[in-house]
Amino acid sequence: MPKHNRIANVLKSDAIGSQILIKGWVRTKRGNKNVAFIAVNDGSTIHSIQVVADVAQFDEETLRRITTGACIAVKGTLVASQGKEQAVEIQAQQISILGDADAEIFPLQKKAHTLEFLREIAHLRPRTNTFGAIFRIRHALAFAVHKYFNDNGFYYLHTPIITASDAEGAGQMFRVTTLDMENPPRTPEGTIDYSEDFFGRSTNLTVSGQLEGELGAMGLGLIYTFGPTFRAENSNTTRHLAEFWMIEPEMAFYDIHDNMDLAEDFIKYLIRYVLENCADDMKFLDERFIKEEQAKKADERSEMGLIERLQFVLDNQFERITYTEAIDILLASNHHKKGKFQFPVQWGIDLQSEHERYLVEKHFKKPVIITGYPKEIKAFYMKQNPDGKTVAAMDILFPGIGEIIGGSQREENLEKLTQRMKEMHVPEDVLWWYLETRKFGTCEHSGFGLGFERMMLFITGMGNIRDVIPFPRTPKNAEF
RNA sequence: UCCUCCUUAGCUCAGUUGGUUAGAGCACAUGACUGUUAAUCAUGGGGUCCUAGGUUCAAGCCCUAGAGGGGGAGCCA
Repeated sequence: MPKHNRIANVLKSDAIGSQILIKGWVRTKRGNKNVAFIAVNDGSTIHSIQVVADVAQFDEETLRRITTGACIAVKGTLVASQGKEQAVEIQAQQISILGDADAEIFPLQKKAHTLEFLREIAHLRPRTNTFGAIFRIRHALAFAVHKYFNDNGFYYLHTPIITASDAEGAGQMFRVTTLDMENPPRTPEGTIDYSEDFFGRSTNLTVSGQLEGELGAMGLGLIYTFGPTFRAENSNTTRHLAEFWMIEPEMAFYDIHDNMDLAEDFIKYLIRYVLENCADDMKFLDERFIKEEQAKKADERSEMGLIERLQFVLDNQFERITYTEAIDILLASNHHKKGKFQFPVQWGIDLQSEHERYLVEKHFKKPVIITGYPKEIKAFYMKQNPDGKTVAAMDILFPGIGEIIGGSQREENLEKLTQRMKEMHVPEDVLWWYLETRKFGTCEHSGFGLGFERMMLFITGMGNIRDVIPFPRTPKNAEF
């Protein structure tokens, strides 16, 4: 292990007078002809440490090369700060330049940049306060996901990234092939002959690990997946990525109510974990959030601060209603009576963003779980309710984000499942292995999918999903 | 994919009715300043006005097409 000190530890230290060595990137330098103050950050914390250099003790050339963005190593003594903004600082004895950053061309300046600009220089984003905080929180959140499931007896199941089943209908897929695109082999009918492809068949990047997850649950009992997922939809929104991370637990012997209980407990655990373990970064984002909100018009402004809103979610039960009740609430609303919904409300429609927003943000003002959707608008594998019209689906809707979780109890009855597949034109032959779980030792089971980046949006208060993943993949954008 | 807005200095933006030499703040450079807090003060350099056509005596400004970006919608997580 290297011998230098991480700044997070140095700032917590009370070992005044001790010798330390830090390495990091310069945020700002200021001062006068006698003394220079250098703020250095090494990514271990949102806080930079102040390095104090007596100008007379250092050669001019070294001090000149200490510019915003430069990487330096500092040897010095930890001292109590004379300034008010920090408890301790480093009185420098030796400074070496590890890497220059020409101030004329280094894009990051000691001033605020727009998120749009930083997206164009995503390779340098991790050096900013905001993205440092976001990526540290992203780590903590991912760790919390594993900890929660591990502590609750779930097994982490690695489902494949490359799949042959394009049957689920979760979205457009990215094709995976090693065929010569210029001159692919052809069948006698003239179509591309995928039997000559690497896997001897057509393959794609996964759109969901759920079906394979069910296979795991039907033997291990409780499993979860957590990995990248790919959708080739031409979606250009603040909530969609072509490559995103999804968490999909699958539980044998869980019905739809157990499923909801788990989802709510899980989400609250994640929020609590980040609030407890990322206090500094959350405080920074909370202040940032408040500034952003003040720039908005009064009627679009959030009523709560970021941390306040997270605490509110922790302190309140998610509202649980059926699809039918949701439609009744919408039909009874003044919003509907005044004709303010762009999409008309009636039983059977898929709820539009405006409807979900009304329920979550205007009516209940807290997270809402909707169950019992019409079977026509949901996937083939969802358990059919006795009414013959609805399925045991559940969507969890969050303010500002919309659907954060989609899940269901799965149809465990082979006949009902294959019947539904026929109706929805899902090919049974390619999913033969999935059907065998119902053929041999079938049982009640449930699961859901949580969009990791959507959870990140809610926790960080960021407005654009491209800003909560280090290297966003969106239509026409894969630069970094 | 659809709707809508935007593109002028490194960044964030002004730019009047189409008029002659293109503006600010910040950043950067130089200087001043005895401990600063994205320091402060002074001075200075810095422009393919997104691209290609068009209208006009004259285009940053008007028209057409394209590219890139933001926001909203759809699809969804």
